[in-house]
Amino acid sequence: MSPPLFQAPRGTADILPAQHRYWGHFQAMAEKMAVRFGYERLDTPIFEDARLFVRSIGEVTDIVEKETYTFEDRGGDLVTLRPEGTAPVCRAYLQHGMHNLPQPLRLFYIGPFFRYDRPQAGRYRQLHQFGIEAIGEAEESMDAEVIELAWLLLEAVGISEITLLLNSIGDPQCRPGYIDRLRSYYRSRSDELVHGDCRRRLETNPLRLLDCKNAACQPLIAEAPGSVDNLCDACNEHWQGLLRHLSALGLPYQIEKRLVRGLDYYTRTVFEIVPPAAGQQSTLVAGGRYDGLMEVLGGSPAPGIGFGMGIERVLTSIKDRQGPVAREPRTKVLVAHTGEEPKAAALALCSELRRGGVAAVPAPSGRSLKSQLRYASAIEASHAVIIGEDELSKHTVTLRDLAKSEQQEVSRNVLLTMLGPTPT
RNA sequence: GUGAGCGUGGCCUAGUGGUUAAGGCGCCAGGUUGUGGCCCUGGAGAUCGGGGGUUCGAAUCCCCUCGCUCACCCCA
Repeated sequence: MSPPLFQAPRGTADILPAQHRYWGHFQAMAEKMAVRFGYERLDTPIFEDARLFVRSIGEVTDIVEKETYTFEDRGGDLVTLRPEGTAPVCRAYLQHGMHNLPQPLRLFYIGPFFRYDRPQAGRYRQLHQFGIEAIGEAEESMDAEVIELAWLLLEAVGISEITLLLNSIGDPQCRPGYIDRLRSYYRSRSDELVHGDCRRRLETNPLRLLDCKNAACQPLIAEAPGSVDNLCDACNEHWQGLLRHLSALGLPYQIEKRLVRGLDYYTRTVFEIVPPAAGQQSTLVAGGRYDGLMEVLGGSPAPGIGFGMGIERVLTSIKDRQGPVAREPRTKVLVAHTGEEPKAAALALCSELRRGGVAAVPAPSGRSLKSQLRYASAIEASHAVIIGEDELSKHTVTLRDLAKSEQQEVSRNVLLTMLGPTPT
């Protein structure tokens, strides 16, 4: 390969046929679980008006400035490849007047998202998420439902020993006070605050102080005030109610004060689900309540809660834990042929089988029958059909069951009924 | 944006200065006349990411560059 070959752009990956065993399995399970909980699918465009994310995420953050794919299109409009699912769903909710639909509205989506990050384990520039949004219900029972859906889906695809991390970051009523308390706590111990990043965070994004990985910061974090201990009455009621609901559902949780969201429209419940062997970027599910978002987007207020589930990370977890998902055995026919006329007949037969609903592939041309049957094994065909001059003149074919190593000569017109799915 | 590690045929790997870069997997073919999966034999396929340098001589040493990976930053 002397001239450099093209390769997939940094941070993207081809999903090869072998991978789709897992993908197909996950997507089917996700959709099934969503439907079971009464959610309906909503797909939004891959790109949006850049201002949607500027508005929802904020202009000053690294996120919008450096970590999105944002560009001017040929007509001069500034567009952004969607980095997350919640804002687009809310945009669609407002655009289509979905507040006129029966509330609460339960929606799910599945598809690609884009983040201009340096790739590392569990972090890609094109990633895929399954997510749900429940809009129009402020009660904590909805928080519990959303969490339960995520939990049951992960269990259903075979990921066990997961941990639910839970926190409440309050609302515009109580959060400012909490942040003040956190700040003054850190200022009171500023001599211990030796970590440069954290000195900066104290000014720019104090909640993130709690999430620092630097060893020097851990003693400070351990004694820092937690937001759940500084909630206003309404938020505390919501919080306590949520804990009761989770217990009633049998969902174990771990209260984690490090769990925060930096943006103002997030309210109250914040949660993540993490796998047992936690690497740095291993969070499988991240979600939370966003009662302030609709207003930020210029609509009338509507409460909402949802989560995004990282499909690549989930699939990594599945593969770490177990072998390949077994493929359903199904009929797949390789049609072998010897000679020119038999080949034409083989092609015709393939067409006939396909139209009858049976997967059929003609053998590669110009190969010995031995080689053709080797090919049949290699592509995991369940049957081989052999057409030669003999069969041609007799209007028959040889049907070989490759698993059983048995074959018989049958008339062409019964072939489809022998192979096809049993009529119900 | 910062830092570290790595880069040999499609995949995995051996080879750390000296004749035509070795092996496994995979791929293709053959093992007698129309028959698979195992096995055997053979074949195709890399100039060792790219460029420059050191040397009589480099995949093996040095520099630059590109790429990959991991971590930091950020985490919607």
